[in-house]
Amino acid sequence: MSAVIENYWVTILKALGHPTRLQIVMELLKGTKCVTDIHDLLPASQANISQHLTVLRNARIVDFAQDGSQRCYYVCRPELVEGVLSLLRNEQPESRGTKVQCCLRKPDSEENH
Amino acid sequence: MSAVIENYWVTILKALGHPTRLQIVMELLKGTKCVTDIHDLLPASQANISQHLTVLRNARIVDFAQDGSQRCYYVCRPELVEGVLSLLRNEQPESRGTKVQCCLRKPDSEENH
DNA sequence: AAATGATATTCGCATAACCTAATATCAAAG
DNA sequence: CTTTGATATTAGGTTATGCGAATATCATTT
Repeated sequence: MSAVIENYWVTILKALGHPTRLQIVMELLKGTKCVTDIHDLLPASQANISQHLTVLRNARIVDFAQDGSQRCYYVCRPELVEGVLSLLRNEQPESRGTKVQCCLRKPDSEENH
Repeated sequence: MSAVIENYWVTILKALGHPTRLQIVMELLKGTKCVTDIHDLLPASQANISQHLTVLRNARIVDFAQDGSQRCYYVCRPELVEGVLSLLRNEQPESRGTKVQCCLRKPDSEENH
């Protein structure tokens, strides 16, 4: 897997890995909104929301359409974002997940470091 | 959506949003590995890999089974991680994503801030 | 051409994340 | 019970991130 592509994945994951940005994206999935709309919905300053939108834009998660003086933001990779969210919805923090038997380390892995 | 759960999602996304940790997880998906195995595969120090494994463990993405003096790490939420990776594989960084028409902001949204 | 509304940018600071070097644990083998 | 191999932890320094305050842009209205 090329490092360029992997870096892009990391950029996406990092962009989604912030409470405010995740909320923005979840709101945008419900429908296109301008910055003021988002500002009305979330407990953050206008400047801060604008900053987070820039991060999301750089990760190519959102894009906007200009409409006079306002910018209508939307999720431009809805399958990706909805997919990730629906996977997350299946996970409970308390659950321990799958238990797995131990690996048997092969004694021939002797590359030195 | 409860803030507790959302914080957990953010923890997961943040944990995956680092190049070394993403690589660790991708290696572990191929099979359970102990720390030395991972160290042999990735260009990072033993201490650093151990630190990243702690982050992944706190996010409940990986767990380990003790086997004598070594710890066999594995992905304990394989459906989640594989799901996310397969969604990411569908995305190219160059693609512009879906274009969307502008929102029409309703003039009645007048809650003050 | 002001004034206004919507949004972006810049600066400065506080905090968090990351990494290396050094050290500590701890189980298995001598 | 000392040594060794495997792993974890701590400390300290560096860089990155997040955020508020102030300011800048830019389109629209007056």
